[in-house]
Amino acid sequence: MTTSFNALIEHFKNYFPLDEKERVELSERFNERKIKRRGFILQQGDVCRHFTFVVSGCFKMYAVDQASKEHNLQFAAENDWITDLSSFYSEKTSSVYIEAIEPSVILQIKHADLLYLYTHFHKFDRNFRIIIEQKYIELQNRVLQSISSTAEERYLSFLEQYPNLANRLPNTQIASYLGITPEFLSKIRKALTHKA
Amino acid sequence: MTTSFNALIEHFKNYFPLDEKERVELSERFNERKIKRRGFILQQGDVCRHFTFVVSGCFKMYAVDQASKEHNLQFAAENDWITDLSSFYSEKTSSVYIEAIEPSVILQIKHADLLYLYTHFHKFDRNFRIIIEQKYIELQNRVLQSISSTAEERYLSFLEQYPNLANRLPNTQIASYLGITPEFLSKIRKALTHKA
DNA sequence: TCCAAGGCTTAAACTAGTTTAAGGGTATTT
DNA sequence: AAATACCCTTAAACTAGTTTAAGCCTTGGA
Repeated sequence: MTTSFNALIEHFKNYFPLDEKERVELSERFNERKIKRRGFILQQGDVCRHFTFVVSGCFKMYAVDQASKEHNLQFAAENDWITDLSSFYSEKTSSVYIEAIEPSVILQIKHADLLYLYTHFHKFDRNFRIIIEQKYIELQNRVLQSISSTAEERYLSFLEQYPNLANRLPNTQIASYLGITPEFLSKIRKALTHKA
Repeated sequence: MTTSFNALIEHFKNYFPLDEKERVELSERFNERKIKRRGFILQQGDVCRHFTFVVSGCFKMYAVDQASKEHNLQFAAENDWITDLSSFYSEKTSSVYIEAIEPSVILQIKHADLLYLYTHFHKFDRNFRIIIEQKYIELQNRVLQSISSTAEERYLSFLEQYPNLANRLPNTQIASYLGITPEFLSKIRKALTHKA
């Protein structure tokens, strides 16, 4: 049992912790991979074959528009999950990229293996239900912000919610996540230092 | 067994259909209610006690900001689910309202009863996992649009995705959902008729 | 039946956020 | 060690979206 698997097993202690049998089944079905900075675990046009747990490092998921601009949908750092759910379950081609921002270590499970865990162990269905529910709540807060707050308010609440990420990410990536240009983020930051 | 329950049981046929025992347990734990136009099933400051299935009619979920403006987070019409997940599971007070836009019929289950179904029947954990996953995918598409598309593009894709709702809702409600003012939506609509 | 409350539009003045362009700084790569 | 790519900022001109105000038309309640 590697330290990577320990991180995953610890992670499940936040939900319904796994028993011995479940831990064994889990470790037989998740595979460890190391990903370089700028390495992709999913590219637009490919089917998303894996559900990914981030052990260390950091990823971004983004879509590219007609004008070749990247738009960051989400980040995932240590102890977070990342996958294109839509492509993963439908097995249709994905419209997004998932790329490492830092050298990273991940644990991945294939579609068929996850279905095996769901079918044979009630607890995996339950734990993943709860994981997705929490991500749904985060996403809903983000939608609320995007329809009701200014860019400055959104930036401040990003800093508050992800202080850890804010240090590690270049501002261009944060701007893309907030839905504004890097130039405008620069203006906002300047205005904030003058306020403080 | 009322026609309302039939609608719910039919709904589950889209996922893993229920067997006889599960149908009985379900019908013992969901309660039917009729809600008038402008009736609330959740108000800001209350704890969201129910998970709600809409049999007929239509609801909006919205937050109210400091300036007393309403911002629509989502709509739910026939055969859709609506609840403030965050408040429902945490049992903390909610920051949103859920209000009927039309006279409606709903089926509701309490927190403890849903936990009972989750615990005793693997299939409910699974079905609700899938339901939430689908809603997560929808929400993610909405986030992508909000960070990458103009208001006109968002309006057009709302019309495409919810042609049914677009007819039933006043434009003020759609504007609030899109995160723009009714005046600007009016401009967009005018520009579109001139294009067509 | 009347009237109050929404709902839709128009228009003028305004503000938030983008675009284009340029310059300087700091990491990665070679 | 040099070269290149990326990152951050500034500024001027522009465009998308808001605000305020007014007018008209429907709808539902008393």
